[in-house]
Amino acid sequence: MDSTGGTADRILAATQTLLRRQGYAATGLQQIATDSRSRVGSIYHFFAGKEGLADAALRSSGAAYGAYVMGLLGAAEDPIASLGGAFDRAAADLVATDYADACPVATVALEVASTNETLRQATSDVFTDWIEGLSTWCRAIVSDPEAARDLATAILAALEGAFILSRTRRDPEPLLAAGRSMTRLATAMRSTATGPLRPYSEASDPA
Amino acid sequence: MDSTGGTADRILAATQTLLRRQGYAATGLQQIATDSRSRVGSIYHFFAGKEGLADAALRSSGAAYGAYVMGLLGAAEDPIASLGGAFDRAAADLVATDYADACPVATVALEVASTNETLRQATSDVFTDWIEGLSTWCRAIVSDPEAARDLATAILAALEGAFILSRTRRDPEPLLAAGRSMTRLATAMRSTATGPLRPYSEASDPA
DNA sequence: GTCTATAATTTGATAGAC
DNA sequence: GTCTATCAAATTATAGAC
Repeated sequence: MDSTGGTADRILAATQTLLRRQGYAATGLQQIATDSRSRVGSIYHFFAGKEGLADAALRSSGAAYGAYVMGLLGAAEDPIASLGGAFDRAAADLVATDYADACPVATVALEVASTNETLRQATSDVFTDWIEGLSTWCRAIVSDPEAARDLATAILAALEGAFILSRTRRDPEPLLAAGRSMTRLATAMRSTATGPLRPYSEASDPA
Repeated sequence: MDSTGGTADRILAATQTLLRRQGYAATGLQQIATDSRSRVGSIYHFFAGKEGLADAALRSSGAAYGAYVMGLLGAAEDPIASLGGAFDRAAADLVATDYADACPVATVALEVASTNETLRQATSDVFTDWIEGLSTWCRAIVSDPEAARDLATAILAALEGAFILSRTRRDPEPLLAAGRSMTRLATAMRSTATGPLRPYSEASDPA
């Protein structure tokens, strides 16, 4: 009972929300202080400046969101049904927050990829962990490790890209369409040989 | 011969590069003036402030990038081969620019989706045009219009998401893996009935 | 640990000379 | 059309009283 409600926790939570919705450069320490009912001086008391605060916020929200998504993927018995449900849930979450809360790290990731090595590394670590977890999960659909990693990468990329389209157009359709397409892809990969790229019409069944 | 080399054109080009690489909030008018060998006063002479300049820059680079991608998709006779080639080319372009130049509107799109209605509308218009063009192109693979739109949305989402992953991790692999997956998906959708989502094992051939 | 005050810099934006 | 000067506000960051 020590990690809830404290000033540092409120600062971290407010930072996560602002970074998710408007990015790093557009978020000022004054806004973080106001939203967290604290002071700029308190931010410097608890964190190593704006960059250190953002680093901690990204890693923390990245871990939490990864756990949330992996939980959705284990919801149903059939993994492909869970996959479709996860995209549907992401669409519902987005609409429920008026298209504000999608991926907690993507906005900052694009902003800092070419300009801030510390934060680029933080977002990179988050994505690496997610792909790792997703790849393992995908092995329930395709046994080949390389094919599972390809599928995991495609699922994460489709989710992130659909978040961009749905937030920008204020329309859940891109997320729903991406979910349908990933379900189709997973189904096709499960029912066929899964080695390196090969036309399915020529695929031979190894079983 | 009137749209090249002028001060307004240099300002627009510099803005497009900076918005693509670091986003809207992180890009200052002073930096734009320096990079375009002009002055802040000149920016206000030619454009309607920072927002008006960004609006023009996004719409212009959006149209140019859309034309570039559609050109890649028409490169080979087989549309699916062209599709794979487009992702490969995107990966090569990204590496050649040291992971700086990916989608010219995505970074700003995520930044402004919840905070700037003018620029949200600009990025939304760009994405809408792209999906429109892609959907038409996808009808060469799947005849059903709704299925073609689903495929187009998935391709664009996978490209945008893979751009995030590749830029952040400084690794072309996510783009290449997304390309392989989209090729697989397109192949699966071409060789089968293309109505609303239905397991392929149960699909009946309408021809 | 909290809060105020402030330093040093940068931002978007404007006015006016040339 | 170009360029200089400048304004008001906001930025990150720090020092020090309480």
